[in-house]
Amino acid sequence: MHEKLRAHIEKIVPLTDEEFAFVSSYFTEKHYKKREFLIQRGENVRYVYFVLSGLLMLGHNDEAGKHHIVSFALEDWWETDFLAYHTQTKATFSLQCLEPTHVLCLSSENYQKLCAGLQKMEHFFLAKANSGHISSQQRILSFLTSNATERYEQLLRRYPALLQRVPKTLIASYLGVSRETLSRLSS
Amino acid sequence: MHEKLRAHIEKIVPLTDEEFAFVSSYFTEKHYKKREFLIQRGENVRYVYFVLSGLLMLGHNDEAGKHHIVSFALEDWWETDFLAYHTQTKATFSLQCLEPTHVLCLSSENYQKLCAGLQKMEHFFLAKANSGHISSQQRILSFLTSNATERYEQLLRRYPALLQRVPKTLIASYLGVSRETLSRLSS
DNA sequence: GTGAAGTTGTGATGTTTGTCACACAAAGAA
DNA sequence: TTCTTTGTGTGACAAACATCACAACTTCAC
Repeated sequence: MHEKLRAHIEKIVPLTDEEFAFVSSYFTEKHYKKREFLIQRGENVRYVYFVLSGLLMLGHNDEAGKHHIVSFALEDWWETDFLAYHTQTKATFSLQCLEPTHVLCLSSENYQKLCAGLQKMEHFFLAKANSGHISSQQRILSFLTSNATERYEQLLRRYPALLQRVPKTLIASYLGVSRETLSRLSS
Repeated sequence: MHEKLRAHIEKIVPLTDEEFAFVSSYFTEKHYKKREFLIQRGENVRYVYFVLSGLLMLGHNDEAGKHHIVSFALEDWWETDFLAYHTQTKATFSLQCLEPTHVLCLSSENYQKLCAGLQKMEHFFLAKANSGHISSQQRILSFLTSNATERYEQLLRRYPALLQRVPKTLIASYLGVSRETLSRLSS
């Protein structure tokens, strides 16, 4: 069951069959349809989601009604509103499906129990949190150093498949430019 | 010794005297002068630094020779080039003193040993990594949703003391605008 | 104290990007 | 099918911001 999760975890820490059975018991499985919300602003955030297949976007609506995308979540990604999840506060982000999506759900109580019960998993989540922090810093750097064209090229290089999977309007929301400007980027 | 570090860790996990002595033994202490570099681009990154007093900036120089500031590190902050530190690669960021700065240094070998030897510390670093990830996402969001004036106001609200301590040129490098534009921001 | 380096403000001007408007094509529902 | 929604490109114009140039002031090393 969920060999994909096991392979993903074992990239960082090896697990025995018993250990993986223990880990696995904390997760629940769920399917979402295109456009369905996993998290909506203002709600409690019970779960962090591991994406088995499909595609999610983590976004935020500003006062002017514009939607901004903080992150896309592809296969093998962990995604949630981390602030709300870890501090038991209401969501400020939304998490929505761009495709039919198959996820594993881990509640914050189970996250605590899993970390306390198996140090390997705390180690695993530490590695994940560190790499999440690092990627966010890279994205900050790209806002500081690059214009719209360069940020678009960086996105293309890093996730070439994404362009075939999401409308350009959403790519623009992720890059921080208007869809018209994105449509006019030459290169 | 280093009661400041102890108080900082104990905001998240309580420690016995023996445990803190154990933790403490992994750190070395160092003083840096204003303008000195703790990390320079291209070098190996041996340490993560805990700031006891003073002020650091984590930055990056682009091809055009411009300097961009990813983060300021005040008292009680942990800072390093996390990518280079965790993956044993060469630094792409620089870390430099803006004031005379007193730090505790933790090598990556000692970081591993500390986490392996005391689960509380792995738990502590997990909490820190999560909050680092969360703040970086907030900063990404502010680039997506806010213009220069708004980002400046957010910085003022969050770190009001910073303006008295760093030249505006550096504030501009952090906000991602030219120093002239910053100087003209009305509010 | 003196010169050099760093800091800050401001005008003039050009570039990048956003906004509004419109047209048209593609995809999905009844 | 037909209708509606969604996605995309492009022109015209306005706003935000960068760049260059210059002046004045402060800080600091010698």
